[in-house]
Parts: sequence; structure tokens; C-alpha cells
Amino acid sequence: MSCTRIKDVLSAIPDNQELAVCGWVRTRRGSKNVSFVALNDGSTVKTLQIIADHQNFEEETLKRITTGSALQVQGHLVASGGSGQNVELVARNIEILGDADADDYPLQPKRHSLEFLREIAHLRPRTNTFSSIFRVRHSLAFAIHNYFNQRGFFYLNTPIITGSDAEGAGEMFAVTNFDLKDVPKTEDGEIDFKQDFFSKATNLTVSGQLEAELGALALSKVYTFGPTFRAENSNTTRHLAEFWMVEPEMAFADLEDDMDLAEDFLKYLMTYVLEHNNDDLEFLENRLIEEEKAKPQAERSAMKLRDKLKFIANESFERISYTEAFNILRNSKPNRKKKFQFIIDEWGADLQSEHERFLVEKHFARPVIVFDYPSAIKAFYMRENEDGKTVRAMDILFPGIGEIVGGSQREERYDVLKKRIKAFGIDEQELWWYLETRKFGTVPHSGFGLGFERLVQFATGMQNIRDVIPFPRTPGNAEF
RNA sequence: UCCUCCAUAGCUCAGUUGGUUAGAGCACCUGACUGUUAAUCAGGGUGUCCUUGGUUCAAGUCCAAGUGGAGGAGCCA
Repeated sequence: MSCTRIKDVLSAIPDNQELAVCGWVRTRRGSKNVSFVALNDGSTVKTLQIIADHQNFEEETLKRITTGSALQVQGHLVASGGSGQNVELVARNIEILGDADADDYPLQPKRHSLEFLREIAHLRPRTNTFSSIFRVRHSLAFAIHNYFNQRGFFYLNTPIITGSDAEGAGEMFAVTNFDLKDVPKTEDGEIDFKQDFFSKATNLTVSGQLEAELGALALSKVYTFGPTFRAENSNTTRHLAEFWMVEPEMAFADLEDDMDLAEDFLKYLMTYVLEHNNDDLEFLENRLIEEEKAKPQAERSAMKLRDKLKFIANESFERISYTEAFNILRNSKPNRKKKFQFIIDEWGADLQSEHERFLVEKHFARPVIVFDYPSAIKAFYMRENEDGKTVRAMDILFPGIGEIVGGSQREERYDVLKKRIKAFGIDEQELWWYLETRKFGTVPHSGFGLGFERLVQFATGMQNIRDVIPFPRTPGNAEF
């Protein structure tokens, strides 16, 4: 079955040439003499118009061309006789590959709510909105590999099943092949993990970072790009139980290098989708404009989607220390007027969503990198500063999304790291391998984690993270 | 996990201070018409008003619990 991609057909010069296309019917218009079929194969958001002269086709065939049905159409490509498209395919032969009963097929040529489409996640890729999102998602994934490959980073696959409980990034999903109705117990009644598949308790990974560090301390520059799991009972527009994370790690690099990399990386990704997915972004942009028409003026976005992406690509990010951010927030109007739910008062408190939003959306009106956080609110592996109270951590805050990147310079000094592990109450036996990299040829190194779905959210303008991954996993939901 | 809001036709939604037979657009069916653009025009209503219990002469409407969904918070990417 050889079909020309509709994306290629639409950009071809019409010369009455014979060709075949395959796809799914979006709509059929017309009646007695001629039918107009809008066919889409997912290669582009646009549809190809098929002309079916009723003289040439059985009524039975025409009746089966319904919204959602799958066709192979052979015909010749001509300049369109109507306005609205440049080319159209005059059908010579139409084969119905798969019927879609009009009474049962849930997708209509009309606007559906995103909530409804979430309930039919097996069919939603057939909508313009979701096919656009998934094409943009693909482009971003491809661009990530491209970016790192061009800069000498090696793609490292870190384990999805992990035996260490020390990553400290949240609740984990247990991995076991025990018969859950009859779990082996030790003499004192505890679960006997010695009898489990890996002879120890294992979980799904919450981060590939610690292993990525091992890779960087041999290959100099590596990155991971894989699924990550959190068993948190989070019900928000920006959390998933299963999500994808990108984690570059560089040896011989300090926090400055880390921030430079992250900023350059994000700019590259925005530029890449602007260049490669213009049709999809245009569609999503118009979709957002339509959606926002229902909102009051004050709640509408200041910038159109593509302008927002261009802004990220072209404007430098603001870089401020936690202490500077703290001072700005403490002296800010909403803080003095007690408009914040959490009043900024004492140095050392973690920044809340409302504070991050104030910095990014109101005060600087651009992405903000906050660095040198109080050590008490950050992870054990982050490098301690000379002041003894802050660590070399950095978060990149994006408008509408919040934290899109979290990174740090890693603590490379064996004694300091050991002290911090102890202070965090972690069993150092569990991290013996991690500690050994600091014992043998340790070097300064840095890295960060980028939430892939949050990136896709930003690039597509989608507000709910469940709409930028094909099959979302959230508390109480693992259908499809 | 906490707070708030929502649940009416296949979909999107309206339904007044509780009051007779439950409403619209789209989809669908029938017909007309047409190089149409989510085609148009005429006709056709397809329903466990989320579930259970309660208040009342009377509940889609009020109350309680449950279920499902959404938004915000926390956790974080």
C-alpha cells in the first residue's frame, strides 16, 4: 500500500499527476453531484480535499465515507477549483479501509472539551489539537537529542528500577514480583525482601541524576532522557505520576556553566519548534485565542503563543540569587499589603508558587533563574557555598509553568558530601558507589533536570499537563 | 492530602423564587439544493436530569452522604 503523505501532497505542484493517499475522514460535505471529503493522515494539521464525483462511485461507497472512517484514495492532483486550498485530489478510486459508524463515533467536526477528550485518549490523537501537540512533542524530543549530540554529550540510559531509596525526590512506586496475597515475612514479621526478585526492596526511579553523575565522571558530558515516576498524590495541572525528564550532567563545570547550558538549551528548543512546527503552532495559537475570548480581558495572555516562544528564544533570562529574590519579595507591594498567602518575612523560607509567579510574571516579566538557595530547603548532593548556609542550586522559573528546570553544582568534596548525607539522615551504605566517585578522581561537576511535559506545555500553550502526554498517569487513572 | 466549584440528550450547554408534557445548537435520520469550506434550508427528540437517602402536596431545582471531573494549595519536574 503506497500512500503519499498528505503533508507532501499539499506542497506539491498540481500537474494532474496520479497518486494515492491514505487517511481518516474529518468531514464530508456536498450531496447529489459531488462530495468534498477532508482527509487527514496526521502528517500535518492540514487536510487534503478529495473530490468524489457521484457519477463515478456507488451510493453505498459514498454513504460509508463518514467522519472517522479510514480511506485509501487514488486520483489525480489538480489546482483547486474552490477557494480555501491550493490543491485537491480528484478521486478515481476510493477504498474504505475501515468504517466508522456515525452513530457511535464520538468525535464530531466541532469543538470538544479537553476533559471529554481525556476520557477518550485512544481517539484524541485524531483531533487537530492533539495531533498538533504530539507533533510538537516529537520535535522537542528530537531537538533535545540533536542539541546534546551536537555538543558532545553522550546519551546515557540510567536504570528505571532502582534499589536505592536515597534519591530523596518523593514517594516511590514499589517494584516486586511477590504474590501480593502471600508476601514472605521474616521471623519478626517484616517483609522479607531477600526473597524478592532483586533480593532487596526496589522501586521505580524518581530521577536518573545520581547515575548520570557516574556517567559524567567518566564520559565528561552525558544526558539522560527517560521516564520517571512519583507516587505522590498530586492533583494539579502540572504533575503526573509518570513523566519524562531530561537530565544533562557535565564534569569540569560549575553552576555558571550549568545556568549557561540550561538557558542556551531552552532557547535552542524554542527556536527549533518555531522553525519546524509552524503550522501546528499557528493552529494551537488560534485555539488559545478562541479559548481566551470567553475570559475577561485581564485574564487573557499578553502575548500570542509564537511571540511568547520567540521572546524566550531571543531575550536573556534574569539571574538573581535567592537572597536578592528574597529582598525583592519582602519589599514588594503584595508582601507589604499582605496580599500573599505566605508572607515573606524570614530568610530561609522556600518560595511558594505565588512568589515565583510574582517574580516571573510581574517583577521581571521574563524567565528568571534563582540560584544559591538556603541549604536547608535543597537536596543533599548540592555543593555547599563558603557562607555555610547556601548551596549552589538553581531553578529556572517560566511564566505560567513555574519551575521548568532544577539544577545544581554537585558536592564533589568527599568529606563535605559525607557530612551532608549524614545531616540528611540518609544511610551512607546505600550510596557507597556514589561516594566512591568522590574518593577516586573527583572533579567539579554540574547538571540539571528538565521536566519534558512542562516544556511541551509551555511550547503548546496547553494548561493541563495531562494534555501534553499521549496517555497520562495520575492518581486514580491508568486507563489506556 | 486539603480547600472551592461542577455533574441535564452522543457532544457543548440553557433550565426563573421548588409547580403540569424537559429545552437549544451540533451530531444522527428523512428530504431539498448546491464547487462545498465545521456548507445551507425544511422536518424528526434520541433523556436513569451522576447514585443513594432525606425535606416537601410537589425535587432537574433544596439538604446529606457517596462517586466522577475540574481549578487552586502542598509536594515537585
